[in-house]
This record gives sequence, C-alpha cells and structure tokens, in this order.
Amino acid sequence: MPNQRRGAPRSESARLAILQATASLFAQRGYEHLSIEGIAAEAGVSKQTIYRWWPAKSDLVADCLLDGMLLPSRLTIPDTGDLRADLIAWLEQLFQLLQEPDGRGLMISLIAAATANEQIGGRLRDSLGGDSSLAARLATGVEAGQLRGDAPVTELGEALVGAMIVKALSGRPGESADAVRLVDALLVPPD
Amino acid sequence: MPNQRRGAPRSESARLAILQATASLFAQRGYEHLSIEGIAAEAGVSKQTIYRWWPAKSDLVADCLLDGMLLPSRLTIPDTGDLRADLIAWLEQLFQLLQEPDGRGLMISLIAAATANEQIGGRLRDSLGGDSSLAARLATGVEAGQLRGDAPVTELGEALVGAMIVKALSGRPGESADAVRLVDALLVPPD
DNA sequence: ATAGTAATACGCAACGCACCGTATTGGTGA
DNA sequence: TCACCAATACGGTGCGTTGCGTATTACTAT
Repeated sequence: MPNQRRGAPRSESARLAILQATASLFAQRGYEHLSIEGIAAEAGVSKQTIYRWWPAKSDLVADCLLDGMLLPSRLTIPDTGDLRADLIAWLEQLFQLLQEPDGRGLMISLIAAATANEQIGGRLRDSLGGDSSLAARLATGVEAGQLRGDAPVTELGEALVGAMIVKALSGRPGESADAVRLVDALLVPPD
Repeated sequence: MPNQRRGAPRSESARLAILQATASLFAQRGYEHLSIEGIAAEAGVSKQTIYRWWPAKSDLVADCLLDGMLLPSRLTIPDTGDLRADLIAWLEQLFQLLQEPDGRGLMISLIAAATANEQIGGRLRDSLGGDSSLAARLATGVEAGQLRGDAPVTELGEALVGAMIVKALSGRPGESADAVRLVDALLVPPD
C-alpha cells in the first residue's frame, strides 16, 4: 500500500520556473557566473525551494541539460544515407557554433559544468557524440557498408567530440576544411 | 635608451613562493577550490603582491602550467621509432593516470582552468598533444613512413587528446584495449 | 661624497560586496 | 494536519580594492 502522501504536492510551476531561469541565466552569463540566488530571483522563488530539491548547482544544470534546455537542437547529427557527408556537415555546424562568441561561450560553459559533475560530462558526451546519436549514426554507416565492420564506433565518436572540445578550449575554432580533414582521417572506408 | 627603472625591483622569492603555493594548492584541492587568499597565506605573501602581478587566478595557473609545475613529466610521448607502439603506450599512461582518483582530479582541474582561460586551453593542448610534442611525434612517423604523408597531424593530435578529455569528463576511464582500438582506428598505415 | 627626493615593491589591515548554505517564520492548499 | 512555499535573517568565505607604513633602488642637487 502506498504511503499516503500528506501535505501539499510539489509545485510544478516552481520547478519549471527554476529550470527555465537556470537555462536562461546559463545562456546569458555562463556556468561560472551562475548563482543560486540569481536563479531564485529570476524564477521568483525562494532559495530554500531550490536547495530542497537539488543538492548542488551542478545537479540543477544537469537536469536542464537532460531536458534539452541548454543545447541548440541543430547539433544533432543528420542521416541522409551518406555517412561522410553527414559527419562533415555536423562538424561544420559545430565549428560554426564555436565561431559565434555566444556559441563558444555556451560550449565552454557546458565543459565547465561537466568538470563539476561527471553526470553532465556523460550527458554532454551522449547528447553530442556518445552512445546515443553519433555512435548510432556511425553504426548505421557500418550497416550501410560505409565503415569497416570492426570500426570502434564509441572511440570514434569520442575522438570527434573531443577534437571539437579541444578546439573550443584552445580558442582555435575549426574551419570547414578542418572538418573535412578530420573526418577523412578518422573514417577508413571498407576494403 | 629607455628610462632606467627606479625603485625596488620585483622580489624573485615572492614570485617563486606564489607560483609554488599555487601549484601545491592546485594539486591538493583543484582549481575550483583555489583562492587567492589561500595562495597568499600559503606563500607567506600579501594578497596585493599577487594582484599586482596577475590580473586573475587563471593567469596565475597559466604561468604555473607554462613552468611545467602542474603536469607530471611522464605524460610526454616517447619516441622509440615505432609510432603505433609509442602512441599506445602514451595513451595507456594517460588512461592509467585517469584511473587514479588524484590523477583524474588533476586532469579535471586542468580542464576547468582551461574553461576560464583559453591560454590554458592552448597550453594544455600543446603540452599534451598539440603542435609541440604529439604533433611532432606524428610528423616523425610520417618521415619514417609509418603514416601517410598527407595525414593531418594537428587534427589527429587534437582527436587523441580530445578523446582522453571526453573520457575524463564523462568518468569513463579508458582501458588498455581502448587505447589500442583508438590508435588503430586513427592511424592509417601508408599504402 | 652625501643628503634629499621620487618611484616602486612589500606586508598588514580593513572595507563593501556577492554568494554560500542553513535556519526560522508565517501563509496556503491538499 | 502537514508538506510545500516565500520571505527574511544569519554566519561564513572569498572577492577585489584601498590606505597605511616601511624597504629598497635610482636620480639629483648640494
């Protein structure tokens, strides 16, 4: 028998306001300058209501990332049937994002958040290139005969995302030609 | 003839004490919990002496990294003449470092510092896999005929280091087999 | 040579500010 | 009734800045 809950249930509007305020301030100021007090003020909520449900700032950001409130949707990898073209187009999208100041700031902030919470690192990896989207796209390429059957899709995905992260961190945004070179270096066509 | 300096010269002992205190506290507590006041106390120096010479905490860390006070020396890539074996051995060293809690903490802290200062990102990239050591080692491999002449050494270096960073951030330390798979996926032998 | 002056670096102490994480209080709704 | 909520207050930490007194060094006028 389910223990009958006593008292008022959790306020969904407060929860949403907190998540939206977090996403908004994260996009505006970045992870470093994100404060619980600022989020509470922006959301019209008391600090306690945040501390009651999230143990730390990083967990709050992790929830936002999980709900897809932080990453632009254009960063998902397409599937036109041509693996090489899809990968190049996807990387070019990412590199273009890094060339916009706000875009680079967003990526840097996501990396900073990931250093504080490895759940965020995992989600970032998965959202961009990890076991979900990118690795799945690579697996599709294997099935289509565009990639060797024994190609380590997980490692390749991490290498692609990692190369982008290194470019973001070192402030050397990639150009279109870099995307082509990188993909051609990693993608060994089947014999 | 530039105007000869007047007044007391900068204290070299204070400068060294500050850098060493920074490196020590960085290794102990990580970048997040590094405070100027803590560094000043540890170095036996007043805060102003730090603020006089370094505009921000991240610049202080960048100087430490430049002086090689933060990275273990075992992370430089060897050169035995066998490129594949060297790369695998180097990656295994890195993965092993990430499996020690302190080692992972160090790497995470370096990444966190890099998000605050792109000079640090550049230095981290260069120290590990960028234009200096790793790319040079790859270039040597090209000369030795172990790598295609048109191999994009810079992109490959970024991909290798990036893959390691993704593993560090997502808390999935690599194993020896992963190192082998990654190197074999990236290294296309010449025809 | 020998003072005096200017410029600079230093340690020490204190300030106002922002944010942290934790109470406490009183209101409200299931 | 009792969990949730907003509001408010609290002690603590670190920030970046400022003012003070004191060395240390080079320039300059005697």
